[in-house]
Amino acid sequence: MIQEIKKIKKKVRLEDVGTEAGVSKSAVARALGNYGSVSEEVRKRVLDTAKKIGYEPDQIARSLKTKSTNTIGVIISDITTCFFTSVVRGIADVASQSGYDLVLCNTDEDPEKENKFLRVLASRNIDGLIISASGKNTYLKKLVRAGLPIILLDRRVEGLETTQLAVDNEGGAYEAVTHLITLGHRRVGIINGLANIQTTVERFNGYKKALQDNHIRLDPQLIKYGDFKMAKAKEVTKELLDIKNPLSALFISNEAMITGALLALRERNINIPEQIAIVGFDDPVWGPLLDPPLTAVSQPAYPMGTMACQTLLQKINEPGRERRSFEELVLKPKLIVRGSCGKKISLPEN
Amino acid sequence: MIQEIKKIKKKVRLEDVGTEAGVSKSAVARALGNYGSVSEEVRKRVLDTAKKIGYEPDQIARSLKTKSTNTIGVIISDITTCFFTSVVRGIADVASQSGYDLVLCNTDEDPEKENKFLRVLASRNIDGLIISASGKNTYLKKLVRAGLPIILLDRRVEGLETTQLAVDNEGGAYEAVTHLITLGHRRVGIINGLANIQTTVERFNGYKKALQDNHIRLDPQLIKYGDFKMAKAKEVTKELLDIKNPLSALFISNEAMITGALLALRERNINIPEQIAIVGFDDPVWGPLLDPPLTAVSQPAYPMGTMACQTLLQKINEPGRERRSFEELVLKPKLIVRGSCGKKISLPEN
DNA sequence: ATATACAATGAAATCGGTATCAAAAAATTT
DNA sequence: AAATTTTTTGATACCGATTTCATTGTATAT
Repeated sequence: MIQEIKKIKKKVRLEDVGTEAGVSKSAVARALGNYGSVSEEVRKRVLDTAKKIGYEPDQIARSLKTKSTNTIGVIISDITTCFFTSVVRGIADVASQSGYDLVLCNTDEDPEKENKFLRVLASRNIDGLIISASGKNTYLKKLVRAGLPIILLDRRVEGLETTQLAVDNEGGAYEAVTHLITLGHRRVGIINGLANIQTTVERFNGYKKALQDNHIRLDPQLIKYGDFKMAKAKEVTKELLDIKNPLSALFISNEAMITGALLALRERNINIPEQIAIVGFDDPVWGPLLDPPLTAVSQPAYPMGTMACQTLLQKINEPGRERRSFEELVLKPKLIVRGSCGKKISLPEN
Repeated sequence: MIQEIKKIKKKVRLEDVGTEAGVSKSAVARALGNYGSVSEEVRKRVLDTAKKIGYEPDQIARSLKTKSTNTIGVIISDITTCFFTSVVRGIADVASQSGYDLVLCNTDEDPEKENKFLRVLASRNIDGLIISASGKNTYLKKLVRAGLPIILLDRRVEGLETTQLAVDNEGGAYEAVTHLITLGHRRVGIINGLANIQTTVERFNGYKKALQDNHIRLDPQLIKYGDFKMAKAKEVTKELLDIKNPLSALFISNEAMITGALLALRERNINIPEQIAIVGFDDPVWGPLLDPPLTAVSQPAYPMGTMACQTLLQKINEPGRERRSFEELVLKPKLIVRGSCGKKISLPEN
C-alpha cells in the first residue's frame, strides 16, 4: 500500500553524463576511462559534468563486459580463529591497496560448505581465490584447470598445480617438541587438530619425528585429537591427565585448543611448569600475560596474508602467469621460549 | 610469447544449454528459473543438459538485469579486534544461510578509507550494508536517503534514519565502575578508546556517571586515551602509574587495550588485585586463564552479528520496509565478576 | 592544392543473463 | 468443426558499461 518512496534517486548512468555534457556516451567512456582519444575540451567538460551530477560507474555492468570483477574470494575455516583473523587482515590490506575487494567465506572445515562457496564464488567471476582448503576437492581442481588464479593457503593439497603458501608446520612442531625433550621431558602429550586436515598431519609428524630422533617410543595414550576448538581440547586434556602413567609435558596444536587445555589444567589445579610443561603452536597475544608466560611457536600470520595476496595479484595481472605458477612458498615459524616449559628437569621419572 | 593456454574451458552460457537441448534460451531460462511455463518434457531435457555440460549461471549478468547482487557489505574498523571478529562471524553465518555473500572492509577508523569503501560498495550494487561507522559521513547519509538498507552496528550515528544496533555501552561501563566503587575504590582510572568514536564517548559517560552518582570528583589525571590498540594502551598505562597520587583501580575500554595495560602492569611488577584492581570492557576468552582471572564486561558480539544480519535481510526483503526502518536495538552487556578486582578494600587511602 | 595521416567522434555490437511480448501449438468449450 | 482459452515457445529489448568500427574533421606531407 504505502509503496511510494522506493528509490528516491535514480542512478546516474554513463549516458546521462553524455546527454548532460552534449556528447555521446562513447566520448564519455573515453574521457573517463582514459583511453582512445578525446579532445582536451570534451574531456574537461565530461569530467566536470560527471562530478557535477555525481556519476559513479556501475561495477556490475563493467564487469559483465570486461570479465574482471576486482574481487578476490577468501575461503577459510573460521575467521574466529586468531591465525586466520590476522591472515585475512593481511590479505585485506594488500587487496584494498590494489583496488580489490574481498568476499569472505567460512567453511568450518565442512567440505560441503567449501564446495558451495567455491561454486558461488566462481559464478561471481572472482578474479582470484585464496583458500585454506579442507582437503581434496574436485571442484577446486576444476577451477585450477579452468585457469582461475588460486593460492593455496596454509594447507597443501596434493595434486593441485597451484601456488602454495604455508608455514613449515613439521619444522615448527619439531622444534617445539625437541625443546621439551631437551629440557628432560620424556612423556610429552600432544593435542592434535582435526585428523584429516593437512596442518594437523604435518604438526603431528613434527612431533613424531622429534620423539623418534631422540629415541623415545610413541605412546598412543599421549596422543589426542581435538577439533581446533576450545571446548573439545579442554575435554581431551582432562582425559590426558587421567592416564595412569602421567605425562610431564604437552604440545598443543593451535591457539583455541591452548586455551581449552589451560582451562582444564586450571580446573584441576595443576601447576605450570612444575607439574606440566606447555608449548603451543600459535603464539597468542595474551601468552606473555600468563604466569608463567607461554612458550609457543609463532606463525607469521599477517605476513602470510599479505604475501598470499601479493602473489595472487601477481598471478592475476601477469600475462604469462603459467610459467612459474606451480611454486611452493614456505615460511618458517619461530619458537619463542618463555616460561611455560620451565627449566631442565632433573630426572625423567621412570 | 608463451601465450597459448589462456582459458582452457570457455564459459557455458544459458544459450549453449539451449542449443544443446534444442530449445531457445528463453525456454532454458524458464526451465531453470522456475517461472513462466515450460512443458514437462522440455524442463527435464533442459535440466539434464544443463547439468551435463556444467552450466553455472553468471551472477554478474544476472545482477545487471535484476539489480540485486545477493551481496552485503560489511564495514568495520578492524577484523583483528576480537569483538568484530565475532560480530563478522555472526553476520557471515546468517548471510550465508540466506545465500548472501559478504564483502569485508577494514577502515582502521579512517574516515577517508570509510568513504572510499562506501563508494566502492555502492558501485558494486550491494543489497545492504552493515557498518560500524567512524562518525558522521555525508556519503553514508546519501546512501541511506537513496534507500540502501543499512544497519548501523555498534555505534550510533546521529541524524541517520536507519536501524541501529548497539550495546548499552554506558550501562556496561557504569556497572563495571560501580563495581569498583562498591569494593571501596575511589581513585579509578580509565583508558578510553579513540576520542571521537561513539563507543568511547558512551563508555566514558558510564564511567563519569558512576563516579558522579557516588560523589567522587572526576580527576583528569586518571583519564587517558588510547586508540583501541595494545601498544598505545601499554604506554598510557605507564603514564597512569606514574602520577603522584596513585590510582587503585583501572577500567579499560576494550580487549586489545586490556592486553596492553596488563603488559604494562606486569613489566612494572604490579600485583592484581592487591595493588590495582582491573575491569575490562570486553570479556576475552583468555580472561579466565589469568591469575587472578579477569573481571570484565561481556558483550554479546556473535549475537549482535546474527541479529544485525537478520534485521538487514528483513529490510532487504520486506517490501514495505520504510515502516519501521528507524528503530534502535540495544543489547545489554553483562558484568562478569571474577578475581581481578579483589575483595572489598578496607580503607580508601584518601 | 591535393594526398595522406591522424585525432575526434557517434553508432552499434557486445557481455550473459531476465523479462516482455506476440506467435504458435495444444487443450478446452461451444 | 469452429471458436475460444490456455499453454508453450522463440524473438527481442534491456540492464550499463566497454569496445570496435566507420565517419568526419583537422593537421601534416607532398
